[in-house]
Amino acid sequence: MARAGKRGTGPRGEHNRDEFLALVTKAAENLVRQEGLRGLGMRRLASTIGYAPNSIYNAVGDLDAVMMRVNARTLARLHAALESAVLPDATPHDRALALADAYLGFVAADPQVWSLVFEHQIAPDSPFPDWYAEALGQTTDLVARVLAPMIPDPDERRQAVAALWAALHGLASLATSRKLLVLTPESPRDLARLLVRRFLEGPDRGRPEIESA
Amino acid sequence: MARAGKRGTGPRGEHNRDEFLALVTKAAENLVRQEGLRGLGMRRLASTIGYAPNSIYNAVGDLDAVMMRVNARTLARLHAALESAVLPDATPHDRALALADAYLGFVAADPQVWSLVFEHQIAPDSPFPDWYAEALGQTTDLVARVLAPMIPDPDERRQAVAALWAALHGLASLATSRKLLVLTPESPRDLARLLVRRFLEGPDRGRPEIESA
DNA sequence: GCGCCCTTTGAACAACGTTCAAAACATATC
DNA sequence: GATATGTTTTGAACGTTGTTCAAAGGGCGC
Repeated sequence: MARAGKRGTGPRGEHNRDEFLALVTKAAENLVRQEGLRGLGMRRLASTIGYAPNSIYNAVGDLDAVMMRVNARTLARLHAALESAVLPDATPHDRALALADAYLGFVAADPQVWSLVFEHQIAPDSPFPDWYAEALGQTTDLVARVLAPMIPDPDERRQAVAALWAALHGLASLATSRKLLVLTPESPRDLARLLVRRFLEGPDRGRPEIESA
Repeated sequence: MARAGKRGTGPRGEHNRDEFLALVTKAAENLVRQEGLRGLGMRRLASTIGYAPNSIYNAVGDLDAVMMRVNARTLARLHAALESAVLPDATPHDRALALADAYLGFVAADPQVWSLVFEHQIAPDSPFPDWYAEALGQTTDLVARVLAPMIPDPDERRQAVAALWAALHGLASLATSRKLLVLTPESPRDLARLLVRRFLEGPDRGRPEIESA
């Protein structure tokens, strides 16, 4: 269907196919960034890039496909942000805290675009997008590597990664929807640090000046 | 505006105003339960109760108002479920685990309706619905009372309630969207127990037969 | 009976996602 | 250069949505 440049092909405008895909994805991302999920409409998206809606249908697909592309980009950006936050010469505990900090920092910097990853739920019959599981797996592998020195058992570590990941997700979700402020004035980063610290070290090690180990 | 029965008022059908509100709310809840947020439309809702859409606009308001009423009911049901799950003669630790279990059980029994509470985000300018903060506060107060024997400091306890609440929310959210199964095969209840146990007792008390208090 | 007020509704409006069929264009072949 | 081929682009249309307008319908006090 969408083979590039074999026979009588050729874009009329100034964009080839890949450029057009990037153009659509970035424009959609900006719409979501400014006005959230509700602000992303097919006609609006088409008009902001100066094309007719049908051009997007032909090159990308329907609105679901557009959101998928935005979400794929978001997960890749998140992975890069987390990767650059792990300093190799820090203690495992500090690296875990840095990871949580970087995650919540990413969400705080781009709440609407991040929310789209979770707000946009796919049809309940489709099994799962391959790229989504893969992108998620890359990121959770990163977390697992950071937690490995502290939780040697692989099964326990996998459960810990899932539990902490879900906890961070809940913190970020409630924070972006302003439902966390109803409960406590602390920042989600402080709460994440509390959560990670108590999960990894227990309730007793609150003040670190008792023992320095 | 909506004063009841002073002068020439009187419902034509077989429902007075409060009955009509309950009728609309329950019908909307059932639509969400069967087909999720996308299944709740004004015209469909009106047709399932045998009224014209305008009757709902006059009595309840627009679709946002309808969802608010469904969400208020959901939070009240959740509060009741949690309250009945706290056994008075259990240890504080067991009561905390029972609370987490009841929360995730409630979500698992009614995932679509529960999701509506978080999927439906209100306009970013409105401060916050009063009843929402109040309903949330009632429930978190319940959690705080259960945690009180284990975390005596009020500040620390408030942070712990918020963090654990967010963690449970994330677990439930990822579970209902089937994003948790990508990470681990364990049930969200098992992960919640792991999370709560490690948060309250630390990583060392994994096997309780070492010390018995 | 009349008049008031609330309830209920049919019709209409604007916007939406999506599809159809035709026009516009770039390239390959003659 | 002319023609055919296949892709890109689009104008117009369809069906549906949330919401509003103005009118119809009916209970209650006078």
